[in-house]
Amino acid sequence: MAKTANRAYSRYTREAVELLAVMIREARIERKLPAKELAERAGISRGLLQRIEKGDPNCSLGAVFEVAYLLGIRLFDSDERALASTLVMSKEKLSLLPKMARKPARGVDDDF
Amino acid sequence: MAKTANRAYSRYTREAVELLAVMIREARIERKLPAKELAERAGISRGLLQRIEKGDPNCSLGAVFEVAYLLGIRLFDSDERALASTLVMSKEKLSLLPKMARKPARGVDDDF
DNA sequence: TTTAAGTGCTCTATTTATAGATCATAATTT
DNA sequence: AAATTATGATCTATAAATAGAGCACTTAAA
Repeated sequence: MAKTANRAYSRYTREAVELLAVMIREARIERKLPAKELAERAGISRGLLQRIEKGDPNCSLGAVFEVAYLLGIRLFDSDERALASTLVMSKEKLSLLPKMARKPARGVDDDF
Repeated sequence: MAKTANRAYSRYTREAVELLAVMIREARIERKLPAKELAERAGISRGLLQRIEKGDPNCSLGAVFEVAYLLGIRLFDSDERALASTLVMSKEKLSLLPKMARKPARGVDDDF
């Protein structure tokens, strides 16, 4: 009852994942950092780093983000302070929204 | 011999993952899209979507990116055409770099 | 206020990701 | 050209992720 199997990703997703992979490999090579060493710093195996740099979408988000971070790649705010406050603001905004997503019966505002 | 275990993420990574999670939940609620429906569209289970919106770093990169994409969240270029060309350029740049990361013997250019 | 839908949790079976080791090959340095 | 390091690939055991279902509770619509 698991059948995770072959997922169908959108083209955007596929390219975004691959771009991130290429950016990572680029940054690593530019910094002359051997895969083995980067993997150790990130707390992952060399094999996993290899998959990440290959653009495997089945790698864990945390591992990929951590590797990117160690190489100086910032997906959101470039400094931690800014990211922290952005996060706080987003949480506040979220708290103001309704807690459930319910479609108003039928008729209007539906995304066909 | 797997012992994947508890990884230690940097603060930046933790916050980046959580921010993405909040952005996703925000976008979903704003669009009045029930979790069940979004999960179906993304080809994942409702349980996984729940973990994604909770900021679990152990979710697969592809699943998270796909959900974000479906909600209109673009981590890189906003339109697919731009992303595609960015990807091509990045690949070209990568092809010009040395293929291995080797540290020049000893002495200079080391990132301590 | 009633009612139905959405959500959050938990549990289990199963698939899949990951670590770790090894080996052959390729790419740099010297 | 020789030496050495980095990489890519493969294999195995194990841990972890995921699907799917069920259930109580909450929320918002009517």
